[in-house]
Amino acid sequence: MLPSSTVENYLKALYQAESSLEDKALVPMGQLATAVGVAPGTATTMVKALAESGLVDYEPYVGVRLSSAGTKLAALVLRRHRLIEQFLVEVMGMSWAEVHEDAEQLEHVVSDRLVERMDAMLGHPSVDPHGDPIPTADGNIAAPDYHSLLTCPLHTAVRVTRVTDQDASFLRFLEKQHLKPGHSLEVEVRDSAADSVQLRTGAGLRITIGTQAASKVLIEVS
Amino acid sequence: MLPSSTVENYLKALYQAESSLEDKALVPMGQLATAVGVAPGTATTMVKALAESGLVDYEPYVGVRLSSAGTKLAALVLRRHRLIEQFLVEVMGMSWAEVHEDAEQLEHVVSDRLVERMDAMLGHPSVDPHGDPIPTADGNIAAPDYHSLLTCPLHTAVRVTRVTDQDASFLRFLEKQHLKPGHSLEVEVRDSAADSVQLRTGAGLRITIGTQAASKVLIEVS
DNA sequence: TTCTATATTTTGAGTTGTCAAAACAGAACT
DNA sequence: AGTTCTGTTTTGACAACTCAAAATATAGAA
Ligand SMILES: [Mn+2]
Ligand SMILES: [Mn+2]
Ligand SMILES: [Mn+2]
Ligand SMILES: [Mn+2]
Repeated sequence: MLPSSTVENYLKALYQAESSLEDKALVPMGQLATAVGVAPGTATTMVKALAESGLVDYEPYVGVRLSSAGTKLAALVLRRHRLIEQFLVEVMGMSWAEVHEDAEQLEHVVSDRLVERMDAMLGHPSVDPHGDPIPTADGNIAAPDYHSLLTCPLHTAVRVTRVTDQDASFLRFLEKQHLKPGHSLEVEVRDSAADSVQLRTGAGLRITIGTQAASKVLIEVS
Repeated sequence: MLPSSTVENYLKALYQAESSLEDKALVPMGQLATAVGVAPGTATTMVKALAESGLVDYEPYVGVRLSSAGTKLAALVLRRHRLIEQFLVEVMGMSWAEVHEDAEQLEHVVSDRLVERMDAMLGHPSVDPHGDPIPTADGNIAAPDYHSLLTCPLHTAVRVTRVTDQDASFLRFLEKQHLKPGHSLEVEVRDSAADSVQLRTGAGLRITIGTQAASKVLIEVS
């Protein structure tokens, strides 16, 4: 009846894969396998079991999509994950660069009691330390679409609101460059030939980063 | 290389079984099976695997004992369990009656980083909310031997220091009767025929409890 | 339309942890 | 000593999850 950690991880991976995909599209098996970190055949087997339990819709050779039951469950796992990250940073004083791995485990074992207490203690936060929105207890999530450092207007004050990569060394880099969510900056030059983006941080420093990195830093025009 | 939750639970159960047993004695298979909540044959299979990994010494038809490696590991699991309980009570404001179940799961997934942060935040506590001693990071544990309400002198002021039962309703009962660790009382009558112990709490109330219950409330003469 | 590259599924096998029930060992009674 | 009781081990089976490698489907190139 209650889903195992494994099932929760598959659902969460699907949820996140779907959100960076056109509506109604199916997630291809290979992508899911990669996201979960498992061989393709393993994902196929698992997905058939999930379909059996009514958590996903599965079209052989095409892909998978969460059912409404699956979506709800995935959102709750994501809620736990992000509340835990926020808790680890705000209450435990851990670095935003290192909380992801801890949350990845804790998300499967924290009780509802504990999660709701963390939520209350944090004042019902709407985003986690990386700016990722936290789903509500009934499974709803705010889905704003941001600009990134790749798509925002040039020479305009913008504020970092979200970082879509959990890699610790990337996060540490951003922190050192004052590019954590909340900080302001302007994009000065985009050079597609050089595959780079040049920007000036609030502290006045000029930094050049690659377009891959730039696309992972989401902003809001301020 | 790293022990699964299952292995950790077996080791912890052994550790606790050994501590309420004469030195050098082996824990019988049946007792371990009951403690872990598993069929006898399952325990046998598991214990053979643990012996293979050098975590226990196993004598067929006699019993099991933790090796020194196993003892160390078990102590660390117990350390995590008890620090988590203390954290949930002191920081999260949860009730001492309900933290055990949460800790039972969390003990297997919290990182060293997180445990050490909790420990620091709590001021390196020596006991958990039930008065159980917390092993140090290197696996040492204080092993004081207490009196219980069954063995302590009569008509003498004593203080509750430890409760050796995790049952939520029992803990709630003790709380309601002001018998949590720290509270004072006197034992007035022991009636072995009636299988009961009569006591007067610090608040002056007279309570009668069964000897089973009394044996689980450990005290210190104050 | 036939071939080919790529993604997906199937197959066969392995690991970990579990149970029920049969077989067995050791200790205690008669 | 022989029998009975109790606890332990063995056996055979199963569930969940995984992989490597063979088989197959689909779509795009020739
Ligand atoms: Mn996870
Ligand atoms: Mn996050
Ligand atoms: Mn446990
Ligand atoms: Mn405790």
